[in-house]
Amino acid sequence: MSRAETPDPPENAAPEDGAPDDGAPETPDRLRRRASRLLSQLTTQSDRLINEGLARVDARKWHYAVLASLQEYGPGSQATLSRRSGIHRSDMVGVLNELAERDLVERVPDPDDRRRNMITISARGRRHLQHLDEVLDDLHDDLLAPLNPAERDQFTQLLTRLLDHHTRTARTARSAP
Amino acid sequence: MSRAETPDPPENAAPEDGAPDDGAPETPDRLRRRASRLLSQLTTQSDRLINEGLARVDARKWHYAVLASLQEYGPGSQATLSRRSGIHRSDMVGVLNELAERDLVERVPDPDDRRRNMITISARGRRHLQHLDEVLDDLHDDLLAPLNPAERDQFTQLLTRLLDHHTRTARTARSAP
DNA sequence: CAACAAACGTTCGTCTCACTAACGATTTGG
DNA sequence: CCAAATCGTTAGTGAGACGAACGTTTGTTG
Repeated sequence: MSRAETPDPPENAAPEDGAPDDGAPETPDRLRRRASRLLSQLTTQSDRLINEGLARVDARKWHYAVLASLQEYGPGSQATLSRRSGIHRSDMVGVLNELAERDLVERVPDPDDRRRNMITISARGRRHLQHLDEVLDDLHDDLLAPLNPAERDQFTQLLTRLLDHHTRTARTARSAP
Repeated sequence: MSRAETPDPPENAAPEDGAPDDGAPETPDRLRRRASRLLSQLTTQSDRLINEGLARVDARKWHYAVLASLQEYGPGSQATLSRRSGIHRSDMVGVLNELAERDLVERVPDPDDRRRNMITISARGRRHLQHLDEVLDDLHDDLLAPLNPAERDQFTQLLTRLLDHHTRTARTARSAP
């Protein structure tokens, strides 16, 4: 095999046989630099952190999303909540089951439109939401620990801009054709 | 708690019946602001973008990770590649099957340690990796489209700092106890 | 008014991702 | 020499995001 093309023998010097690579995982730069990879890796960590934190108070991300939507915009049908919270409507069923089990929301058939269920947040739900807000504040403090307040703002703003851009282009791409 | 039991009737005025919420999904602020949510939503978009782009050239994220590791640090066992690329060793099997099917890597038993397979990148694999790099450059251009070069640097640097922090604390948390 | 289209809640299934558990084979260290 | 660790592999779990299809109900239109 005359390695005519790209004749790079790995210049980063593979650890050969002696001492392989204990301790320092040595991830290639091109990998580490990719924003997509950074995003998914960090999101994995973030999700783990948030999920574990919420599990300690018998909650999930979705619970917070739904309760917050209810608190801010008032009661709504499951489809409405689905749109507001970004939870797929086929997953909303289970979430509302869990919330109803815990008496955090009430689900009653809408008399005006018998296809719908009207979902209402309960007093207990409001208290729980308040608690979740505190828990999430703490968790985000851990999540963003290495950043000072200004950097945290920068970070969330950059994230917001990127997300807005992509949700818009995704929306127009799927409704137009 | 001075405000007895948060008896807030939704002040944001739910759209009631007239015009529900067409067009503008109206996600509550507390939800939209949470960095964890921004991260997971953006990662969903990012993953979709990258996966679709790579699928067009018959590739996956993992392919790139493994090929890049091989190119930069030379051949290695599956376990070594697993540590370098961050792919779980039980998932590495399938990835290497796919790469070997496409003749992008060679997998031969290591005579010095008959537990291991030595994985080597092929000439075809090097060409493919080069192509993938271009494809990924373009895809990241889409991903980071709303940001100017300086902001892109800021963004990846913030991500890197956060990820480093959490991978370190995670590593020490699991090896120490 | 009849007929068709759309929305709603629900169930089921798919795909990806990260990860755990266990196995047989092999190598290493005390 | 024997126990412990490593390696590759298979199988399975639990999120998360999503699509397809259903029966029910509402709306729209000819």
